[in-house]
Amino acid sequence: MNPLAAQKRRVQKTQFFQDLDKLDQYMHDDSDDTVHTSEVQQPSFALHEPSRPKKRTETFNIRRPRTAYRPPSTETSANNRVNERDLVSTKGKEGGPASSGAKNIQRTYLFLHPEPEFGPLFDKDTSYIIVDDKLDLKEALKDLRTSADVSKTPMVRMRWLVDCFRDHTVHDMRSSLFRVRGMKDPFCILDNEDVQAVAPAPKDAKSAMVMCAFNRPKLERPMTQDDFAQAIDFVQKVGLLDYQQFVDGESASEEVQPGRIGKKPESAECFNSRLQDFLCKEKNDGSSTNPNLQTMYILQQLAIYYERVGDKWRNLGYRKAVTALRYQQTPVRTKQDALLIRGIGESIADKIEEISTTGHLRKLEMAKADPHEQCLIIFMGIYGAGLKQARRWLSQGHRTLEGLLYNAELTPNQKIGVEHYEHFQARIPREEVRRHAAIVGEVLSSVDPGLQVIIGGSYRRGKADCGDIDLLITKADASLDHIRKLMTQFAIPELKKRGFLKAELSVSQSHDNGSKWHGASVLPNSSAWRRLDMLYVPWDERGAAMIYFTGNDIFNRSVRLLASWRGMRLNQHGLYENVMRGRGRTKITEGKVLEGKDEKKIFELLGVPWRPPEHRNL
DNA sequence: AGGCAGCGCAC
DNA sequence: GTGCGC
DNA sequence: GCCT
Repeated sequence: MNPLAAQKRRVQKTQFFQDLDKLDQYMHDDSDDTVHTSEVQQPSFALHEPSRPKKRTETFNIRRPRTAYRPPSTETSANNRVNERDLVSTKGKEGGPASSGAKNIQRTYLFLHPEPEFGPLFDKDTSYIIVDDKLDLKEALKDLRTSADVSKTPMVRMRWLVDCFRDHTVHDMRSSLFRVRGMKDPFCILDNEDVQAVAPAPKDAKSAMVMCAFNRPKLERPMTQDDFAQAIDFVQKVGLLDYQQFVDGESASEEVQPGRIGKKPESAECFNSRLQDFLCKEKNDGSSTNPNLQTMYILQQLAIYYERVGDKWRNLGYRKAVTALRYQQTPVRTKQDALLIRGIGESIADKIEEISTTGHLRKLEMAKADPHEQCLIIFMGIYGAGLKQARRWLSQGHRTLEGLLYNAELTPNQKIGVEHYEHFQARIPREEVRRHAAIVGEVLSSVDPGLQVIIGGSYRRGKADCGDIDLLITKADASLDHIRKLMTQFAIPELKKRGFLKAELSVSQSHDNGSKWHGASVLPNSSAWRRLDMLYVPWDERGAAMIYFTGNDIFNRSVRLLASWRGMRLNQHGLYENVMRGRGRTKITEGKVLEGKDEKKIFELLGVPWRPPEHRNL
């Protein structure tokens, strides 16, 4: 069998649709978008790399529409089912923040955020001024630094754009929800303490649609990265977040406060009433809005539920279903309708019907109310415990972490996981990550000045806080053996001696070809144990390892997927071509290494425009 | 019925 | 080989 | 969960 064809087929099955969409849009940005251009309601991004990538505040264009729902290269369209692409491309209503119905309308968004490194550029082509939630009008105007008349350009909160993208509709920018602090409507300019309207709202702001009745979480942190990447990041994240967390006022990846073990989330009743609120605010004027929001919402809850209980495949299935629904332009109410959509099968079709007839899903409500569920979540948060172990403990009657500690059989790692549960759950401030790395770096250079420490993970992606500390250890022209030897024989013992490394959770033995150290570290005069991962990387693989260790997850999967479209294979060791697999998926040949050293070159060979780490928060 | 990435480590 | 983490 |  032609390996390329086999690869391709595999790719089709993989179909991490939403991931692909995102990546595809990044990667094919400069491609001709006429073929798949259609009046897609989904306002898709056509995001241009800023010409000066280091600039934080940047205008960029959002034009629409351009959505190939799946990358054209994977299309065989051998099925005769109506799939989401067909539905999407049939016809569309106007929609999207840049909406005016015409194709390829260009809108320029000027983003203002709290830490502008360069003055934002306002000019006559600026269509909207998007203001970070943390800024008020005064501050925004200060940042604008222009003497031009901005009164005719609407100014709205970031949230407006986010909601528009999320809901595929043009929200009324005059809504108080989207109002910049200190403004009365998008066209108001501060006049001393007074506020006065200067211009009428433009036409495309008129389709009023106020659907968000609850508080959005704040941005996870101030916008310290390029706004362009930040906007995408945020928009996409919002699309995936659990609404419940909005309601609770928590952001998903925000710090988990210690001492909340066993505390239940808000009750289902409250959640439902909020949902009602949410839906009722929808204006019933037939204007464009996603007709399946409620269904999507509930299915999304289920996806998150399955993620929590560790059923990754069901999680995947539900996520795919939600994505598929997002592209529907009409309400999907019956099982038959639902079954026509690719990505939705028997089970989900049943649920869709139940949701649209009863308005809720019994399964979900039961799951939410189940105290076992709460325990399960806690237990699975223990390092070294997964779904199986959590269930086992549960069935043995354990209900609390203390109970586990005293009564359950724990592996050494699990014991550490329980004892340091709260610390391991806590987010680690960026600065602390740096300090951990500095200590490692100091010791390593005393062992061998050639050793290098590179901080990876979310730190390298510019996040304000991290879940753990990822360090990549390498040395110029060194082999893995050499580096491992230096580490296991000298560096690790020294770090332990200093009291920095507190525990070893998963450590490669010096004799084999292992390449990692997982454990816990603690700063001097601190009691907070942190999860520290070190990856030993031979010099020639540092590029691939950097990609792997920088992530994020979605980015990695997407890049790997792209590699397989191109008949290549990417892993932490390098980019390979001509990989052949025999029966049982055993590798016949590793394939030829195309590149491993140079991160940029790997991107290049894949035909992917280089993206700095901060732009990989998909 | 098997894939949905693939690998290294603990047990 | 299974479970887990990345 | 869904797809082949």
